[in-house]
Amino acid sequence: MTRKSSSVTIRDVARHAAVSVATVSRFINRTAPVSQEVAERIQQVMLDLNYKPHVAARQLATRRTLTVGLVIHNMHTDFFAPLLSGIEAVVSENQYNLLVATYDYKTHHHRPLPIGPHNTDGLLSYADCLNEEQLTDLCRVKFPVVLIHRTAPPQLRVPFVTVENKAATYKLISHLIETHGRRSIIFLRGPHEQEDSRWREQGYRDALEEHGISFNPDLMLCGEFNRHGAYTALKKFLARRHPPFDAIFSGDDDAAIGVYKALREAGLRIPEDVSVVGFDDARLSTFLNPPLTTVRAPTQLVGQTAASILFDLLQERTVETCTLLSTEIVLRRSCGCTYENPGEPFQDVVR
Amino acid sequence: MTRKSSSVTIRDVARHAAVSVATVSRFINRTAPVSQEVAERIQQVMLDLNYKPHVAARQLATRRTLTVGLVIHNMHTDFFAPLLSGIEAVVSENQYNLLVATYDYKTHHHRPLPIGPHNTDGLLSYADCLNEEQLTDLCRVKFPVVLIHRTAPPQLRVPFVTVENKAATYKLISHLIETHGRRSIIFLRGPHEQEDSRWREQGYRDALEEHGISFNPDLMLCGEFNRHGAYTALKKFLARRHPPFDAIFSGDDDAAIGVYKALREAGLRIPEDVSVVGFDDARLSTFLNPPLTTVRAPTQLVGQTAASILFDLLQERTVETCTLLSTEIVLRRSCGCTYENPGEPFQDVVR
DNA sequence: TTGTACGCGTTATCAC
DNA sequence: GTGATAACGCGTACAA
Repeated sequence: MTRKSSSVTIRDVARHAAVSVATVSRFINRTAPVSQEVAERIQQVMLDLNYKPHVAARQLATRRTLTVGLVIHNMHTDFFAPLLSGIEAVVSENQYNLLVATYDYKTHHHRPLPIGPHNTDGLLSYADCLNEEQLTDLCRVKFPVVLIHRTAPPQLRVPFVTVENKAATYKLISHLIETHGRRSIIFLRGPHEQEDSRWREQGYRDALEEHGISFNPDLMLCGEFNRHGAYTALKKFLARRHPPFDAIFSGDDDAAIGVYKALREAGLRIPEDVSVVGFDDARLSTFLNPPLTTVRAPTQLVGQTAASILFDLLQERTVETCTLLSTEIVLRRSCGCTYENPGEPFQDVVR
Repeated sequence: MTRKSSSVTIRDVARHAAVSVATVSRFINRTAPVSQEVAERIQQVMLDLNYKPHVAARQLATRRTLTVGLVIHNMHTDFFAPLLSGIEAVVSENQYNLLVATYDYKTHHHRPLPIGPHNTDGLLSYADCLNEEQLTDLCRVKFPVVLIHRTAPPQLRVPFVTVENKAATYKLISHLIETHGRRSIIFLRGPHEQEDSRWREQGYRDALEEHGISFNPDLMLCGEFNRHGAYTALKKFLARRHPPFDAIFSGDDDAAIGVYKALREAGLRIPEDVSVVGFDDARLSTFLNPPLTTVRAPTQLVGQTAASILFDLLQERTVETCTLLSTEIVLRRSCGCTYENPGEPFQDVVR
């Protein structure tokens, strides 16, 4: 077969340098010593010919792609940028490539994974993008995976990185109760598949119980962890016969935006009539009016950590299976707290 | 050489289906008709063996990666998420993979491009990540590139997608002058390498001139298109002997955040003492206090469009070299305009 | 419609 | 240190 090959190959380099391809390969990969003289000749020829090793050929021969992947639900959320930023930093530091794709087994269920052993050496998977079966399959072929914002199925032992949800929520709700005297606190939960939501619910329930407040299922709504879902859920709640309430834990910061809107439309003031608190400390939370009291989650660090663990896995180092990054409460105005300088949104009170 | 090969190959499929590898390949790629009966047999065997074509081998044989790349300065900006979201949608629709990398020729100058002909079929490049030399090199090897938020060097004819900066800025500044009577307007420009900044400056200058206001270089500061740069620049300005001013065009929305902070610290009220306007209409701009008057840039659409053009290029269709997406002014409170319902941040006045 | 055989560019094994 | 060459898995020209 005669194919036109515009590109210069290792063979060309070998010929011009008057050595064998094996020697050139050894020089390139530093996989065996090469005489000083030959090394210089090869180096020069590579420059002259502007030789670039062919990635695919290399992959075929070595069975390594030097690429890792990230699978995530969607990229609309404010969450995504800091997460990806943390991941990318580690990936490029390791001279690897990063493939990203949106995927959700619930909506893409019949489509194969866009990222996997066929095109990467390892995978970062956010929350519940992959189901247990898919994870099991990947584990079976010993494909390195690190989970983000979810724990691993117990039988699998795949490492995961997530943030402390329960204790922070407990503190947040306790603050509402103890400092601001709130006792009827709505919880806008996220999707039930998402672990964060379940942990936050647990923290919420624990705080209530600890303070002798009985859990009222009528105060639990589904906010879907986004502004539109939260708005809709709260609107409906307000429109029907509902129990009285004096605070809202919106589930996350994006949902808080919808909460603000619904409350305003109902003529309720924040925080005078209703305290509002969120979770994440997204970039915009400081700028909401009033500034949002929330929990600061180290999202960029989550990305960094997960990626680092993935590279440990790739180098077959032992890794921590469970990484729980700590969170802290950020008190702003929306819970009822006051600033010394109310005009200054950058000045947070962190606990 | 004997290599262990745990994976099942096209040869295995061929053997089990009692056909040749060529037939299997033809069936997989629909590159030539295959008899019904054989097709079913192959299909079944592929399922049984759980056969997955080896991507690298395929790439080596076809010289195509089925992957496109995105190169961008950094991922910290609010800009990034909608842009990437738009790109990813088109990429996955085309069954392609997406490689992302941060790169800037100014800081990475000696490093080779992380993304290029060696690992992708085409490239999206944001603003001035690549310099003219790099672009020229890519063009020489006929590598498909689409530029985002910058125009192409005239001799190159590489397609680009950007937004209308000048006319929108002109309208914005004119609005400040005509409606709010502002005449001493600070312009916080971005990096000079970035074209957006230069176009916005042009719109700013034109508006002044059109309204008989002479350009005052002392009112032009460098805000770097981010909150910290803007804050610092404005702080310095306020600290020194400076001409009076009654409005600030912050260059972009992120910079407006720094402007708000600096003005507050100086005891200046927005918009009573100083009108502030931005550019981009980032997600958080509605929620600033007061809500920010700005220019809405269709960032997600920019991403979509650029990616679509790249795929047109890949399919060797003719493409529009120059795509300029239209922008519109969003009047909120920070310029001095008033809402009918001031409590409602979702309700924008768009022109 | 199907099969044979070679080439894609590299790495790695073996012999020297 | 170095060279020859067999894999790696797939696509495809050519023959049948």
